[in-house]
Amino acid sequence: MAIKIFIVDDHYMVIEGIRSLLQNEKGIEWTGHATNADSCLAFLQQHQPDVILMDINLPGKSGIDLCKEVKEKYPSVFIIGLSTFNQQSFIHRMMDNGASGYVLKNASQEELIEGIETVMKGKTYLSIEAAQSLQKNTDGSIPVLTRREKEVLELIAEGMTNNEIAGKLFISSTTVDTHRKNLLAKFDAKNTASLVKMAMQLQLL
Amino acid sequence: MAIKIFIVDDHYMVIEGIRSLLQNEKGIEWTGHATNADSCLAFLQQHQPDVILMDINLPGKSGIDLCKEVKEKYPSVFIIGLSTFNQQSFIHRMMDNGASGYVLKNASQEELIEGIETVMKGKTYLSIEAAQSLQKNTDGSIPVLTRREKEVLELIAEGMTNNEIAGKLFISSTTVDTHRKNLLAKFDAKNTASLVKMAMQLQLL
DNA sequence: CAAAAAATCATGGAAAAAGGGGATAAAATT
DNA sequence: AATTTTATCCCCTTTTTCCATGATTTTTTG
Repeated sequence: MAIKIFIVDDHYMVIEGIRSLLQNEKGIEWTGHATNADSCLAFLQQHQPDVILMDINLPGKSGIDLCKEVKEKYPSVFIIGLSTFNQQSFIHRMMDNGASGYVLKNASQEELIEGIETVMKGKTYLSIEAAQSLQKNTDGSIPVLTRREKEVLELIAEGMTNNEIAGKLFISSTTVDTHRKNLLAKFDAKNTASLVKMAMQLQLL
Repeated sequence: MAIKIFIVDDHYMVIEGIRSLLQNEKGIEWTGHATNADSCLAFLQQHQPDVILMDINLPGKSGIDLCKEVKEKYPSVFIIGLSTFNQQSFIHRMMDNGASGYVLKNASQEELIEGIETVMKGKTYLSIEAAQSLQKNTDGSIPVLTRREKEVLELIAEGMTNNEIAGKLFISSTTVDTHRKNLLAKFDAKNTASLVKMAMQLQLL
């Protein structure tokens, strides 16, 4: 029986590209596509694809969050992360949220098909560049932030001082300072400047 | 005579997507593709496409730089910027460097063809979202930094203090402080945190 | 429910940045 | 040749961040 494929990507050209790459492939059946998280979830209420190719950069809810949600509701579906970036942080978060593989958008037809077939066997598939990226950067670990820390981090990046943040969040400025210190420690950053840079690089802002 | 199209994009799926969108289109002739700046320039030595669809995010030399180079050497070719982002800064810099249009990768087939035909007439084409983005953000202007300011900005983002930067650049820390103040003024930033954030958003870091 | 994690608050001191003034010399531009 | 920009340097004050250390309460989780 053919493997049922579904795509979630907000870029029409990528959807067309994948369709074009897979259309003449025996053993693979195109079941449709979605351009955002909501229509993906709506589709899944009616259909059951075997493999979902999921862009990690979606408008609104990110692919990383969508991945988690889909795996919770439909544990049997295999998800392959899809992205232009081979940054460790993305790959890590996607795999942490239940993805079975990760393919870069500059992957060849062969790679893509190999990826689909591999995850269908229950194995993990990373495209060559992604795997290399993971190996290279040993510290692929990205800091886990609490809800409050994220709020504070965002306001810091906005240029607000401890006092201003305190006023906005209705807490004491010393508390804000504590959060700030914890953020610096978690990121192993020397000061706010490098903190903001790191957070931006990890797409946390 | 058919419009000769050439694509520069490092993502195979996007190339396939565009090819798929244009292949049955009368009046449009696909002349080939490149996945980086060098092979694009090599191709242009032998062939003369009418329109180049150019990704702004290329490995090595960016599309923004490539655009400038191509327009200097072959002023008659029309270039359409291609990207997933509709950030004003990208659009601005692409148009500044001689591009005739800007199309987002989530554009439809109609939009893409309309774009190609519009720029062939010597007009400018921006896809809807890109145009909106330009209108919204009136301050699409990105700060022009001097060589020294860029150096200082980078070191600030690395987490270095004025003193450390002074040591590294062999200048006085008061000079570094002056550059820092000028950077804050140019970006209209309240402090280094927001400075770094803005610089990252504008891809200046 | 007990343990762990998160969020809250505090004090005091040292270091750095922000904000306000100026000033001079070299380089680039007109 | 004259003007503008860039890079360099300085002082002073206030604000903010950074660091060390500690503690209580709420929330989450095993």
